[in-house]
Amino acid sequence: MHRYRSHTCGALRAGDIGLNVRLSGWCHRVRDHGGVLFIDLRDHYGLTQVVADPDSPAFDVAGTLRAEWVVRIDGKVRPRPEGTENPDLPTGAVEVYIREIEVLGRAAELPLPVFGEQEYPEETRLKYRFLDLRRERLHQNIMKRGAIIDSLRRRMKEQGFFEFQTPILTASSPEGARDYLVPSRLHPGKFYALPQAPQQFKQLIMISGFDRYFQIAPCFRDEDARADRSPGEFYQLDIEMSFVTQDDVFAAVEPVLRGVFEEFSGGKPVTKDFPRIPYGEAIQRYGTDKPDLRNPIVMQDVSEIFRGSGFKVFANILANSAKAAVWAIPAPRGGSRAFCDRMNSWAQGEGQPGLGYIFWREDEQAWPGDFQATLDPSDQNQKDLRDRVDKLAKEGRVGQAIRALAAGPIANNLGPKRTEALRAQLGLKAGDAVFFVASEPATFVKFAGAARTKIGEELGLIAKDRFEFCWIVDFPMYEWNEEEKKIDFSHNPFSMPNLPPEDFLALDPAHREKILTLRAVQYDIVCNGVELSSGAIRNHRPDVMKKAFAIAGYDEAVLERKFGGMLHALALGAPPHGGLAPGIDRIVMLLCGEDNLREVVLFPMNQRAEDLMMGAPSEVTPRQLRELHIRPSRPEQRDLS
RNA sequence: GGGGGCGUAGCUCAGUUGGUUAGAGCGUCGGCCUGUCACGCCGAAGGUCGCGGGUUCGAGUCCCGUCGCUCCCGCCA
Repeated sequence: MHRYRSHTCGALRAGDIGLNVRLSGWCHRVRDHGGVLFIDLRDHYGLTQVVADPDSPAFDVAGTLRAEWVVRIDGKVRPRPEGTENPDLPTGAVEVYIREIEVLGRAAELPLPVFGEQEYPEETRLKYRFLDLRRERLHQNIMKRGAIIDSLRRRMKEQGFFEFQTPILTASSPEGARDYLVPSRLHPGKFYALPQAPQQFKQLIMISGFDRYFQIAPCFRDEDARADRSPGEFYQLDIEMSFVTQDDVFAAVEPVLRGVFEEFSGGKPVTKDFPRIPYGEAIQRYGTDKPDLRNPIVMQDVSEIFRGSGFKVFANILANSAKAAVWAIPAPRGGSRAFCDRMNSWAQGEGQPGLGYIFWREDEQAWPGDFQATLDPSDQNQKDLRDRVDKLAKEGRVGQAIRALAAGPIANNLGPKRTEALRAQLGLKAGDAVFFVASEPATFVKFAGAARTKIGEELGLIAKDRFEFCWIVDFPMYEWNEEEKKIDFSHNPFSMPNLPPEDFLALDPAHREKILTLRAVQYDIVCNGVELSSGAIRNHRPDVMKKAFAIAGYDEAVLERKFGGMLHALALGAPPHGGLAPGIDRIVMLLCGEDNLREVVLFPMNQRAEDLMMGAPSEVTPRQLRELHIRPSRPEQRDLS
């Protein structure tokens, strides 16, 4: 018999009854009834109940076992007595009667119990990550992560992609995030950098003629964490393809993501054809470039209804700035004073002056003729309203009907005609509400998007239990940097402008208005409001590249110094190419139903980029520092006396 | 770097208007218990109420500062 086990703890079934077996595992739970003692023995594969009673030679030893001790037990598989089977356990029909116990590893009192679902502080969980990882949920998440990565690899290979490895020690890149630096021993004063992404390498792989690249690529960025952004390091499914248009990239990647989501979503529906939403439209409709399409709320520009209206606050805003607009955020079923006031308070908590609203309540009063005249028999949105009026009339409630009575100070000042036009445009009905934001959109878009999300959540409009994908396309190439009064790259400087090269080369860098309307062939994948990926068709022409950087204020010498290697490569026969890089951690997070990356990463760092288990970052010896030609200069302690 | 929330037993949390000796459940330890599987019953240990200062006859409770955790902003394609 094997030194440690003949079976795993998830293996035994009724068919194994009578076998002499050997199991090894952790004491998950001990239930001591005095005369009979049950231990749930756990390993990676499952749980098996092992039993000892006073007739067992191991009874005394069994009584000394404690939670999470690692033991080997020998014994005979026997059926559980009738009525005591556990249908929740795959091994629940049987148990092992213990003949012998060997303690393989004792455990001191646990700082974090493995058994049970109790919440534990993040700090404890991270410090004792190996205990946390024994727990069912994390253990399963990590296994699922592995299965997802297997599936991604398989699907990529099936599409003709080949996996490459790129350097971990590379050069600091001037754009993008803060680099992690590694001092060079051989070159005093010089540093390697860990790659923020293998961006330049994957482009060079295309230029090297390999055609279809992918990698489960570690990426390192020294930026502050968020719940959906690990500090320090994370993984991307990095992809690049040669001789492709945007459509080709979408056609290659969409089935991979849809397939892997369908495989691991647990039956939740996944978008069949990812809609393509231009960046500008996403901002206007959803207030963000990563919209959660499970939320049905779509914002609309209703400036024309307010322009010159009796609601002077908005009318004046519109009159005072040509850029100003009024956007409406519809709130189906939000038509109550209580809800609208709650949203208003929320907005104030967000630092806004408030959140204007109109809501339409149902009111059993005489039907005013002038209002009735505004109803449109062909408007499907008004159908239920008309039906209710008809029904009341048939019930003989003469002179009574339900009307939608617009309420709130905005409606009073706006007047019935404009209010009704608004209701019609937004397709709202009695019992609904609408909220407004008014100013120059650039200043309120972010808040409007947050309000849309908040309203959707509060009203239960968000269809959980599904995965709603979309592509966001046509990102702006440049943006205006107000602080430095200059034009900046909006995203990746390597993206191809969405303009014929000749037209782009002919651009006048001083023509700011024109340049700020330029789009790049750049795209994101968004799922349920989470940005999964960013990508682009790359700029493979040195002349266009030089021009693109010139517009952003980099002269050729700077470009040469920063991206010289890349530029030379492009000048020696570069194929048109493009790709993207979906975030693996975020994909796994969505598929595990978690809302924090730390729940799907084996050994994550905390928010301050510390590994509490390994004690990273740590001090190093003076000798190590000397070899690296490094002398720390710590910030001086502030004297608070 | 900035803002919000939180900080009471190992864990989750309660703690009244500022008032006697700070509680419960879970966990741990001990005892009892022959069919449990969140076993049950009895008992015990376990507290600088994050830390420092202030107000007060009296502070877990009020005020100020500070530290830690967390979420967000900045930052991050």
